[in-house]
Amino acid sequence: MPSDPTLQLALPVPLPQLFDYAPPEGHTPQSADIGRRLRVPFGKRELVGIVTAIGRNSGQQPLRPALGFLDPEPLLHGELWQSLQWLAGYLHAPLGEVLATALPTALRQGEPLPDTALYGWYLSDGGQQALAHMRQGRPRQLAEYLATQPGITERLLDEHQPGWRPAIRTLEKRGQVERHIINAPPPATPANSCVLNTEQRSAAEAICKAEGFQPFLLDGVTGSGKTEVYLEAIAACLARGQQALVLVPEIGLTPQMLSRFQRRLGVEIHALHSGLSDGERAHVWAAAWRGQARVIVGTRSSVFVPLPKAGLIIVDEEHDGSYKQFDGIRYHARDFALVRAKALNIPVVLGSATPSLETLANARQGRFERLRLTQRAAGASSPTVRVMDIRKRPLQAGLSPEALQAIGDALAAGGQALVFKNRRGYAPSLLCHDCGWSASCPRCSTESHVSAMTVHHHGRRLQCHHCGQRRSSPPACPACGGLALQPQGNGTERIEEYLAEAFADFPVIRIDRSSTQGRDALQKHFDSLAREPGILVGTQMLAKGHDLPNLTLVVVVGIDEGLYSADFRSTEKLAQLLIQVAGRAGRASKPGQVLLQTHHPEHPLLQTLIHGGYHAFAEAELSEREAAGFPPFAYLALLRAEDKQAERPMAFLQHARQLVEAGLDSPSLPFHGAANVLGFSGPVPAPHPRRAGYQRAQLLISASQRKPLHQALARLLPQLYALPEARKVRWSLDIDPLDLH
DNA sequence: GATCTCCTACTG
DNA sequence: AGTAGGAGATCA
Repeated sequence: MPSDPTLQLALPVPLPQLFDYAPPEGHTPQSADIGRRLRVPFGKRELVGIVTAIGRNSGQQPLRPALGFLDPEPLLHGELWQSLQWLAGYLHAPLGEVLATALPTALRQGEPLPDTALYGWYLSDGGQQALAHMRQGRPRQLAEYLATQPGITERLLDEHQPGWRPAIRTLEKRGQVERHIINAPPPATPANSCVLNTEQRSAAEAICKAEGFQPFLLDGVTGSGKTEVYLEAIAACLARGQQALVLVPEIGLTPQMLSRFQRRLGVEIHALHSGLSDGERAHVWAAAWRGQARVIVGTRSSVFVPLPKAGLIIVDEEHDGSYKQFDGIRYHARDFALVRAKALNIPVVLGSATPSLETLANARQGRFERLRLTQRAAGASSPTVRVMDIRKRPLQAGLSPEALQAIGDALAAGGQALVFKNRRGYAPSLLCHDCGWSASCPRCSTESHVSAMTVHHHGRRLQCHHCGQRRSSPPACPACGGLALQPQGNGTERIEEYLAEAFADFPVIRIDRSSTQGRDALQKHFDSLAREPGILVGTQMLAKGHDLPNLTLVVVVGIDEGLYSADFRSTEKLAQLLIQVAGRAGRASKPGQVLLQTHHPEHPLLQTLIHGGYHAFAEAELSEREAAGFPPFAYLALLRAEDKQAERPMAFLQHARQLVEAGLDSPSLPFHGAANVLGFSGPVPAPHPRRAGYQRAQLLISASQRKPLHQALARLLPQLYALPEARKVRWSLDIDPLDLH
């Protein structure tokens, strides 16, 4: 009996294997099916999978037949298909899960690829004749508009005739309008090239001249005009008829930024961000897939858009932590952008005022070409930085008299002040002054580890920042019944409360995750202040690139926790945060001032940062990382596990460690002496050992070379999946973890 | 005794 | 992940 051809599929399930199906009725599998979506029965449900290969049924058991293809041609092919397969291998994650993460939700769930043709509306002959006798109302008004603008596109109707859709339905039912595909996109009218200074010009020229794969580090101080360089390079890319992909941090994608791109480049800017519906995301993806979307600007997951005419990839604020996904498939969009640029053979620009140490190390080794912007645009000078020793100083809501004085001075001079405190809520904890009881989260605390609940809503509520649990504050101490409950320490809410009272004549606006939810909330906050004197209080949300031309003073409060944090990346993050916040001050003509409150004025991090700037810090930190054997001089993989049964995670990870070690002893290894190259730390209870009732532990595996680490993991993973415990414990593998929490 | 919850096995 | 079947806990 001849063996029947089969289809091998990657399915969106957290299982490491691929699944074989008989082809749908009447279809003969062929290699052109690879990359197509296929609907299949799976257990008792239906799933959408992607064909990965054509096979032959070995004949043992009959395969279930697939239900049918969703697309006439492969959705995934060429470079993106290759790169995604590489990513699954690199992350040691099931291909089906990687593909499910990469595809927009609508397409993953089996929706058809959206129609991205450009449609225009016309009055029909009947409509022309009827126009004169139409009743007054919206349909008539729209018909009159169409008479003057025949063939106007739906996008322009959205812009100029909001709410046009019901009216057009009415006209369509009467046969008075017609819809036709417009072939040529509307003429592009790019603004004149912006005026670039010498540094910007030579950076832009270097990018434009690059042929094939070339990574650049655009290393420009805050306010040096990196965006102008991007725009110049994108314009050149468009002129060659190619597509550009721009990745931005979650918070950086503002309507202002998009309209600036639109004005300068003269083509539609396709934005991808969390505010879009599933349908809108799929539409942008489809437009990119067809090569119609010329400029795509988006957050992390945009790194997965197809780019059939790729010309350039830009990763703005490349050091930003939001490029790394923290659950599910833990990819790093910046790193994957580099992989794609290499596969696409195009230049890629990583921009930052505070580049990550990984990127600096790459630049130092000559793997990335470094382009420097050292001058602030528009003649703005760098802010002066003053370290304020607050030991033994009286503080009001955490603010020293000098800081309050400086805020008063800035307001009196008509400027704005920003108070940065990296702590949300009213106060970090609630303490009973009579007996010492403090509020802790019952789901996240253990005998040896207390997870404090943060005070919110001016003392009325408690919230666990770890698991998100909320409750109202107890009226009296649950331990002693006393009424001496006191919020301890200061969060942004309490600072806001104090400043609003102390500077009652000025607006005080708080910007943090609690006060600023939703797409445009941040911009609305900034708009409400405009250029008037006032105070902004907030967390790291304030650190990122918004232009606040009237901001003259930045006060940094409470960085001391960060100075002595245990995580190897915390000093890097703190340095980046300080430089970025300080960079908010004095952007335009007014000189800026930065006040840094600390109990540790002599701390080497602060001293290096103030006297040598970010790059002096980075050099020092790179030496320390090298000495300590941490990235970028080592490669890490973190295996995490959690379970309600307290002992299971440690036991599972112990088992995993034994499996890796046993593999290293095997004499059949391609790679010799691996035991000396791999290092283990753990398994140990996680820094926050309990979260929402789950006990957590982790095992860190490190290596001085990438290859032996990945070879060891490639051997480990099939064995891990095969462990009976692996089904019981929740576990995940984090390749290149950003922090060890 | 019926319903709910947790645990476990399995998907081609 | 989602689904289903089985064992033990919970309810009136």
